[in-house]
This record gives sequence, structure tokens and C-alpha cells, in this order.
Amino acid sequence: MILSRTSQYAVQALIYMATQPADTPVLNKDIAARLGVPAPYLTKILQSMVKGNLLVSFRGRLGGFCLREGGKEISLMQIVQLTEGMAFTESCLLGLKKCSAETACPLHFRWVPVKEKIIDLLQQTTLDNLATAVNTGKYRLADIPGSLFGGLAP
Amino acid sequence: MILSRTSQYAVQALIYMATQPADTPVLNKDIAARLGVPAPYLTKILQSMVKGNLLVSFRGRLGGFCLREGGKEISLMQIVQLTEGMAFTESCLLGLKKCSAETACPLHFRWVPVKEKIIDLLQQTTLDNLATAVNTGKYRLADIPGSLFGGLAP
DNA sequence: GTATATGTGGATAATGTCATCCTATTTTAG
DNA sequence: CTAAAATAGGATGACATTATCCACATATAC
Repeated sequence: MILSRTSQYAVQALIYMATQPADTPVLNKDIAARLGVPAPYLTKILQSMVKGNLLVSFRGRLGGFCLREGGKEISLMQIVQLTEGMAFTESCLLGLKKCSAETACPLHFRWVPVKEKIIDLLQQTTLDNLATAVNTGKYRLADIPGSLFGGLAP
Repeated sequence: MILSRTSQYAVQALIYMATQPADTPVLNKDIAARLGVPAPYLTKILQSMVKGNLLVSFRGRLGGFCLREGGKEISLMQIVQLTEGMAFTESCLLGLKKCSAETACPLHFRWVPVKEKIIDLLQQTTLDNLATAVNTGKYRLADIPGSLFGGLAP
């Protein structure tokens, strides 16, 4: 698995938020319901996004979470760095602690260019890119669609 | 993390076996010592490689594990498929159960070509490739070298 | 002011991966 | 035949990730 479940939830949640009006806070429970993800766990993830300055939060009635100013330009790499640390940029396929050009595992020079492709993908893809794609209606954010078109009404 | 620890151990172990004489069985405990990996756990992994027909085992005194006939042509993909199942070929970055051209997550068409690079790497790299590299002495198989040149003598 | 709705933060539980242990079973050396 | 050395396989334990719960602080509506 490339991304941990935590990272997957974080990316899904922020993409969803990018598809919603930027000026009104989105509720944790609404995101959880929309994505089919455990709400208490998502809470923790969103809090870590607030600490990492990708989101802002508002307490009390009418509270919720918003993308930070200019949040649509957030890249997937910024999200994943909060959830996985430096895992991607430093990772060795064989799991060696230190694997660089000088002290390389036998896969190092085959792996580096592929890893670059992954990093490029994460760095070049923004929430705006993905929200636009989702808004065309051709792509799914979660396994069970569950009211894709904004309907949260009782 | 791209590969699970189990997969990393499996790949390391088979590369090491490919650097050893093909006709004499290699001991589980020697592999474990060479790689700095827990021996009882490695036992389980090697047994699964035997079940997957990548290795053959011999019990009793002078027993041990050998690569199967023609084992140097085993690709990393064959190893990883035993340890991770279809994880790679079917994986979705966002973790969707079903993510294909028809039912795609918003990252699908960006991810597919990168995933192809990873699959190509795993399929095109053989134990022979890697054993040859290790035998040049320029590459490390494990974090703590610990007698890189075949020495297991007391 | 009170009730209600929301995020906050700490403690706790459940799950899956990683790792170990113990008792067979097999094979060879002597 | 016996002892030693090795894999086989099942049961168990340790640990990290994932998930849940509860008491609290905060903010709005009325």
C-alpha cells in the first residue's frame, strides 16, 4: 500500500472540502458521512491538518473546518508530509535506513527515477485540480457514492 | 512505505541466496544473521516462498533452502505477489476498492502511468541482476554490513 | 442566561502486522 | 540405533495503526 489509511482519509477529506463553498465551514460529521469514514478518527486527522496549517477550524454552533486562505493550491505532497513525514522522499525499497548514492542498496539506482515520478505526481497535483475533476461528476471520492451532489438535507 | 517489512525481508533474503552457490542449501539462521532480521519470522517468510514455488527446502542435517531450478530469473514482482497479493496491480492511491477507467477516483489517470513504472521495475528486475550488483561489492543488502564477503566463520 | 451544536484533547479499545515460542517431523553423522 | 541439526506448523505475544469514547471548552440561537 502506497499511502496509509490515514493519508487516504486526509486527501479524500481535503478534496471534498475543495469542492464545497469556501466561505462556510464544513462539518466533520458531514465529511465522514460523505466519505464513509469513521467520524471520530477523521476528527483527529482534521485536527492534525489544522496544526499543519492546511485547515482552519471554528468551534461552537455554525463551526466546522475550512481550507486555509488559498487552500485550493495545496498539493497532495503537503498533505502527505503531514501524515507520513519524510517517508516518501527518503524511502528505500528494501527498507534500509540509509540508502543514498554512496551507500546504496542494489535497487537504488533503479528505484530513484521511479520515486521521482511519484514525488512529481504528489507535488504537481493540487486540490483545485482534483476538485475540478470531481465536479465534472465523472470521478468518485469514496467507495459508496452516497449523495454526490451536495444533498445533505433531511 | 511501498513494500511491507515482510516483502522487504523476502526480497533481501532471495537476493542473498542468489549470491550464494546454487547447489548447497542456505540455512535460515545464516540468512537471518547476514541480514540482521529475526530468524523465526524469516522462517515463516521462507516457508511461504516454498509454497509459492520460488524456493525448495530440505529438512534434516545439511538441510536448508535453495532457489528453485532457474531461480536466478525470478523477478521482484513474483516475490512481491506472494507477500502482498494483488496489491500493486490493483491499488488505488485513495484506497478505493474499485478504481478503473469506468469508475475512477480523481487521481486515477494521473496515477496509472506512475504505477506502470513501478510494475515495470518489479517485473524487469531479476535476482540475477541484483546478485550481480551485490557481488561487485558496491551495494549493501542490509543496514549493518556484518561480513559482506561471505564470511560466516568463527 | 440557557440550551444546543460544534471542535479539543486525553484516555482507551480493536485490529492487523510483525515477531517469538514450542513441539513435531525429517535427515544425516556416527 | 541414537544423537544432532535442520525445516514445518500451530499457538502465542508485542507493537503500531486504526478506531472509539468521554469530559471539556467554545460559540451561536433563542
